[in-house]
Amino acid sequence: MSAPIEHIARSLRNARYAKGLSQRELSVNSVVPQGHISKIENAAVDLRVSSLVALARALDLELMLVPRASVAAVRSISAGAEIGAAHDGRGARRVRRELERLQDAVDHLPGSLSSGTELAELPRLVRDLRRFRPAFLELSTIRRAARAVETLLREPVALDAVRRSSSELRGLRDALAHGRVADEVASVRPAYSLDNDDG
Amino acid sequence: MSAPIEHIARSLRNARYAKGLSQRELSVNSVVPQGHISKIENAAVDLRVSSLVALARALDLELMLVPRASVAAVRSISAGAEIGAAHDGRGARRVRRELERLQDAVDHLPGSLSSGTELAELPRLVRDLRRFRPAFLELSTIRRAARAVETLLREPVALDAVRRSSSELRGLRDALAHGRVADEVASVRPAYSLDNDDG
DNA sequence: TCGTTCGATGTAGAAAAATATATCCTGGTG
DNA sequence: CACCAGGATATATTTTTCTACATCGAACGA
Repeated sequence: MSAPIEHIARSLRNARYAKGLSQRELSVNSVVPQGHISKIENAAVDLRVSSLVALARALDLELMLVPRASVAAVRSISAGAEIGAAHDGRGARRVRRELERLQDAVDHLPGSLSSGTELAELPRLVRDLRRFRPAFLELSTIRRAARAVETLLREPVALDAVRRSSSELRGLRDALAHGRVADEVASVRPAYSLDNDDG
Repeated sequence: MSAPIEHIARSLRNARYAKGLSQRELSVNSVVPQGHISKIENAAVDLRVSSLVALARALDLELMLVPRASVAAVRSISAGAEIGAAHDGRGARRVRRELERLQDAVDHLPGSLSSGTELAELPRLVRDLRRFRPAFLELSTIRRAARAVETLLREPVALDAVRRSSSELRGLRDALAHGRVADEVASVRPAYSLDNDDG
């Protein structure tokens, strides 16, 4: 499928993750069958605008046509809004679960591996993040990180994914610590490297 | 057709107008048949994302999914970019033509009609706008206004459209006068009521 | 180990978009 | 009046989505 559609597919999946919804849950909210959502998220179909809008609505997103000259500005604005998004009870629970999973995985990392600069900070990152209210953490980011580390435990080759996730986690922590979202205290220095993916 | 699709349809048509393209011209740039573009702009079809992206590309637009919380900010950003968009030679010529057409129509307005507060300022608005370089005027706005006034000349019932256009023209003039786009001088007071339509 | 959730996949059929092509109508304009 | 550009429509055909359903494998938890 074409690149733009893949991008949209990614955005939809990330947005769904961020809201802590399963495909079946999203299905009832958007009135789009689960099977179809799966195909859409895998960019296996060239979906119609009505379907896209239906999913977007259910995910609190809006489809917009923005002038090319403005996309950079829009992207940064959207990134800010995304970080501020709080989850409901269920979402928070899922975040908590993923966090523990991540903690677990990190705990099992052999010291020999974590000696690399990138990975060395992982335990600290996780500890820092757990000081925030789960409601303000991005489920998708935590989830990705957990999976990445778990994969690394099995196949010590998958370093890149972990490195990327580590960077994401750092960005999330720093953004929160910087006060973009008022919450628990946290004495970490800001750094700002929000290289967000999309909406 | 559903409201969001109509909105997108409007956006596409406006963007096309703003670039001074005919459906047939856009057709060759986007590789979408003219007949289909017509249906799309009239919201007669539930188009596929690939078609939408193809048209957007050809119109220098990007399809984005933005968080609901950010749409207002995004809208204002996009409006700014749109006003700044300059046209090429052909576009400027078209703007000039529509402007004269609008001038013509306004000139033919009987005094009895223009005595209404809303319409009284029309002649001045048009005069003010003609002081700017056509390249910086929004073809679509001028065009709409011209048609509206022309219609009013034939059927004195169509007041609303003219009123709306009048307001649009005022917004455009004030934005330009305020210096959002550096250009010819113009001694008009700013007012800012950019209730822009879309991107 | 059993049951559950989640997501990917498959099938069959109905519905609709997309395409090519050709008109038609309207508003200008020479 | 004839001509032209722009846009709306029509038809016929192809292609694809979309839906309802069912199922399947993997990961998880009791």
